[in-house]
Amino acid sequence: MKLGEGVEAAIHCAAMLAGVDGAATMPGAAMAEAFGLSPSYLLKHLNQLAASGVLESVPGPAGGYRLARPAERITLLDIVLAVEGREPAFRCGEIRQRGPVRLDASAYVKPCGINAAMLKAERAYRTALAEARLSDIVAAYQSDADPRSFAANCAFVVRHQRPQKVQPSKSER
Amino acid sequence: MKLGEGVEAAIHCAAMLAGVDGAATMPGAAMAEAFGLSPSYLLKHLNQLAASGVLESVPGPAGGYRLARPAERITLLDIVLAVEGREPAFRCGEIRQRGPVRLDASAYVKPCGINAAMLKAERAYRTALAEARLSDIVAAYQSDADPRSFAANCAFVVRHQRPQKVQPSKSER
DNA sequence: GTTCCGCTACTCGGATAATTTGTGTCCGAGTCGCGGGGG
DNA sequence: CCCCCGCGACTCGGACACAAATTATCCGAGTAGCGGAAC
Repeated sequence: MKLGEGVEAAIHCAAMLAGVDGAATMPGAAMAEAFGLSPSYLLKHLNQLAASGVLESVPGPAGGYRLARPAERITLLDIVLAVEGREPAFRCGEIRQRGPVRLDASAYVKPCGINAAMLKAERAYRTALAEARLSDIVAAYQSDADPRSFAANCAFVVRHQRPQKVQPSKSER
Repeated sequence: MKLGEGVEAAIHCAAMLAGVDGAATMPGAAMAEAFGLSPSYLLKHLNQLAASGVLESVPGPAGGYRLARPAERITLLDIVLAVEGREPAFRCGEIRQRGPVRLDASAYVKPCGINAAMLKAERAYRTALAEARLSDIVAAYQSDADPRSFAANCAFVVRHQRPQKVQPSKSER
């Protein structure tokens, strides 16, 4: 019951990427510098996000990362699942039928009630995460946080984002 | 985002202990045998449950484990927290203020919005777990599962439980 | 026959290794931008 | 002066070590029950 440290970095990076304009990209090294993390390691997590379709990666000197879809359609659940894996946290090993008393297989057709209860709780967790859109996070940050912090972050984004010269039509991708 | 394997064993053991009568106890070795687990390792988790006040342990030849309070007052959350630890799964490392731009500390008085969202989701998770009482699990098992499985489990409990000769008054403990 | 004592066996409890997962780092493939040369 | 080509540098991507946590195991402390001896 412990989330990896990379989840926090991934969410912060996604929130920062929500501030770049249109098709512009931001290098992973810049975000690593912004949060004081190892660039090589952050790439690993950003890569996971790209593999899950949350981010898009552009190679080359003007390359970097960008959101694959509008921030309104990205939830915290997407990010957490991309980094931590899609499988449920609780895995039922069916230890109830591992004992020395080997009952017939027909006695275990019903699913394990413990597994059902744990999965139900996890479903509540994921639902709460799915209700938190990335745009909400950014909006709350903009309204609640200190104006200096927000301005500094915006300046950092403007300073490091790389506009894309060629813009392939978005609907074609 | 992955729960330890011992959580499943702990819940199954607690459900089994719910079937023992009154002050009687059940050795950890018997439960390990029932689920095909390492006795020495299961003891570790049962010990964690005892340290958290979910179980009581009795040493000696007629010793073993027993529920510390009625099954109606034990929730899955108690068990999960005892085994996995009480700290939240998501730990905010405050990486937002780790970058090279050192703003004044007064700019970070407001809590991190990302942390708040993650903690809110985890609160939903724990609430769902807290609503699942151990007695509910047992009742669902008794009514839904195959009668043969339930009978086998009851027989196992009766076979391995060790009644306590001397019964210290419950209110005194 | 009854009582006391010592012993054995069984229990939990904590300290100690092995393995898997997560963390951190490194080097290679690919691609765009820039500079030089030619037309 | 304009266009084409080659080079360099910067990016992501995957393969490779290191550390920590989880998993698994062993041995020791403690206690109830039982058998034997003394009274």
